[in-house]
Amino acid sequence: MTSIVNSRASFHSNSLVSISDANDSYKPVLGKQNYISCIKNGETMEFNAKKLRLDYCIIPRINDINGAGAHSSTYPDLLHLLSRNTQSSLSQVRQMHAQMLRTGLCDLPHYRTKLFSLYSNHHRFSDAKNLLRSILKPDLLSFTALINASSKFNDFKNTLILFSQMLTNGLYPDAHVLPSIIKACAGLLAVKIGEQVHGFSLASGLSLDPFVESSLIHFYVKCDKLIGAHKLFDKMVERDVVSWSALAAGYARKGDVINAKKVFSEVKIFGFEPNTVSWNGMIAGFNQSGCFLDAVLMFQQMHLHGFTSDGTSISSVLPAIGDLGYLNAGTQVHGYVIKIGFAVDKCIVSALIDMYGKCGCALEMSQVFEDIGQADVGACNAMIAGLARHGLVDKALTVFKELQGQGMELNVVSWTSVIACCSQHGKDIEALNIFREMQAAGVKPNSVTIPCLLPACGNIAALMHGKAAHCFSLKRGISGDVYVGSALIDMYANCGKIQAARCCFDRMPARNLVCWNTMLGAYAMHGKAKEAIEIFHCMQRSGQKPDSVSFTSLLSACSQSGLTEEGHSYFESMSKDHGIEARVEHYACIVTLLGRAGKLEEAYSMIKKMPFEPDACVWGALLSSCRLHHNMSLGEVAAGKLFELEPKNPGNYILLSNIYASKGKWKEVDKVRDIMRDMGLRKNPGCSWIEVKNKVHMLLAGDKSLPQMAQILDKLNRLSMEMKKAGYLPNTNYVLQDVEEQEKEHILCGHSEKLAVVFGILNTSQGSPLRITKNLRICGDCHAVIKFISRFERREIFVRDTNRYHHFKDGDCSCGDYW
DNA sequence: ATAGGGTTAG
Repeated sequence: MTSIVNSRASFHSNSLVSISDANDSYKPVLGKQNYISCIKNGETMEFNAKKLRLDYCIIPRINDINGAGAHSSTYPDLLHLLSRNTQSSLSQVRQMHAQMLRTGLCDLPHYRTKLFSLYSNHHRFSDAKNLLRSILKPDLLSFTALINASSKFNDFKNTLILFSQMLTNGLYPDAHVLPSIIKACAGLLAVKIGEQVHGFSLASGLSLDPFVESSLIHFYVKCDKLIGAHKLFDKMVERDVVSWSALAAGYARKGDVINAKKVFSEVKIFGFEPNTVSWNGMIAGFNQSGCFLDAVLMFQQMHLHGFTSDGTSISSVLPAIGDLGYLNAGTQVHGYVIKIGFAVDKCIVSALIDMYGKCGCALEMSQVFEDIGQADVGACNAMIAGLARHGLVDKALTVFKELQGQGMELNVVSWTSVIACCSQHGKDIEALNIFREMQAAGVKPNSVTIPCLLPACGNIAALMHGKAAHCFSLKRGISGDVYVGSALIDMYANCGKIQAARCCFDRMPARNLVCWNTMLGAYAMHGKAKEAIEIFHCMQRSGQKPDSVSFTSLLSACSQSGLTEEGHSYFESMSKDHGIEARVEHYACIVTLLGRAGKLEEAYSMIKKMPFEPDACVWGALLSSCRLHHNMSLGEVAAGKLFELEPKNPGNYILLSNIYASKGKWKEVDKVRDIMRDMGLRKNPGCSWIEVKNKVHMLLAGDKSLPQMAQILDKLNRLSMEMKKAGYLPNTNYVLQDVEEQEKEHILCGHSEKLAVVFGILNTSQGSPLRITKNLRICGDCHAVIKFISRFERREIFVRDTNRYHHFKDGDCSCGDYW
């Protein structure tokens, strides 16, 4: 951020004043030239507004314009008239400028300042800047006019550049220009510059100005430093409606509804009346912090108090309405928007599209989008997100392509939306490709882009891509963000790099519940119960209360590792000590926990004792356990329930058939297969991904189109001969098709996870680990084969299936043969 | 002259 005040002139970094505890300990003193000092705890700190030369280019003076020649004394009046009349055209301003140059009025700061304001009001910053360059010794008034104007038009970068030029000219800000500079720092979240400016205001005594104080409060609120804002507020001698409103909005932004409302109502006690801007600040703050209902209620109350909502209130309340799904309210606001003619406001249109999208109204959403005709980036972005929400991925991509095609300004939200759209709808490789395109287009990913992209890397275990995204976040300084951090933990865990996941976790400067839960989930996925339990206790020691998600991960980790006793006691303590009522997913974990330990009857009675209807996950947990322990009678009960709950899930039929096969009940196996055939169910095609040399390869079961297929099968045959020598028998129970044994063996050979392992062995250097992801649960035969391969080929092999991670090493698997 | 309020991505 410091680069915004460019290196040519800036507050000297050595004199950076830390403000965090400065409010009462700084006292300004007179400093030597160009230095302003302040005293902190008896120590003098110097503040250096460093001077650097600015090369001036002086524009030629216009000597005459078409013989226009009013007497010079009439210009001040004319100028006054022009600046009062907002309708004055740009050409009138230019003529005035020319005449002023001719008559020398341009040299008088007071008149010149008017000219700056006139140009700025016409958004002609380049003209204003040329005017600035033409002045030999620009004065504070000229800079003030320009800085205030660029700040007013939210051109904050320009504001700070001008500020730096002002310092270069040896000019110090006064109370009239500081608020605009501070506003720019707030808008750009330029924390360090803002704090230095605060230091300057303290040192110079300008911090006592109510305008400066209010803008500083807003600055700290915007930069998420509410405590600093409050300290300032407390020290204020005279508070007004602006300072109260800024603080109230600050609490609203933090989601502190109680304090926000308290401060907001205190305004009245102290004799002030909240105005439209005060109300808008509350609505926007509540919307930003996710207090959607409070935002909507504020909007309603605003009207009850006799205020009329303007464009700002509407574009702040619409997203809140959308999140609540209040279609009725949304439609009313839409009607109001049309009635008062706000349907041309770009922000409002985007907000309307967003609202309809969130309320599930794809048609209305598209209607608003089409009605604009010339859609801007915001509207397109809202549309992409809305289409993605409705699963209309292709349409979303079309809108994005149109946006690109029209040469509209290619922004980070659009790219992020479309990346999110892909990674959320199983188009992981597309997400990675679009991310690459985005970089090629010169758009820099931010702290939202990375968490949208990382799941795509994790889904297909594209470790190199994930690492590249990690590097990006380090370079962009966003790796400390809780969303980025959690997404990194998840990505590394999904790619099998549990230590790297832990490393990211340990390095986080701050953690919220999601970070802890992600780490817990990562250990659970890897079946590392000991570590999960450690994190669980660590979390509580750090003051973070676990929620029901934390317990799901903890219980799942215990069940994966066979920690039956521990899991059971955590389950009991959940409601007893933590006041969290067990949900269906917790029961599923307990059923798995008991089932794995062979306590199938106990698991079944647990299901019967559940305070609500067991769902497919619970019965699925029982059925899996029955398969593990070859329990046919309970397996049939569980399968029967599952066939009712999800008749079209082929996985359940396959599990039951596995149980029959293990007992040699071939007739029953046939029966299950016939049911599947009659229902038109087919086993989902198996699919595995492996990253080799930075490219992700997808392998389908029985894929004959693979160029290396002959080699792969050859290698697989040779491995299988070695395995048979070592006593391995292919487990054809896993083949459901009604074919000869020989053919069954052949089908097993075609399983995608085996293909991926062998593909990896053929294409990577000896001894390097292999990371594979599968779209189904790993097949039992493949599990046995990969265990063997890990020993025979001396490779660590990581296979993530839909259930968990399998880490094969030296002939064993981390799951202990339970999955 | 100057301060407080807006959409779209997780």
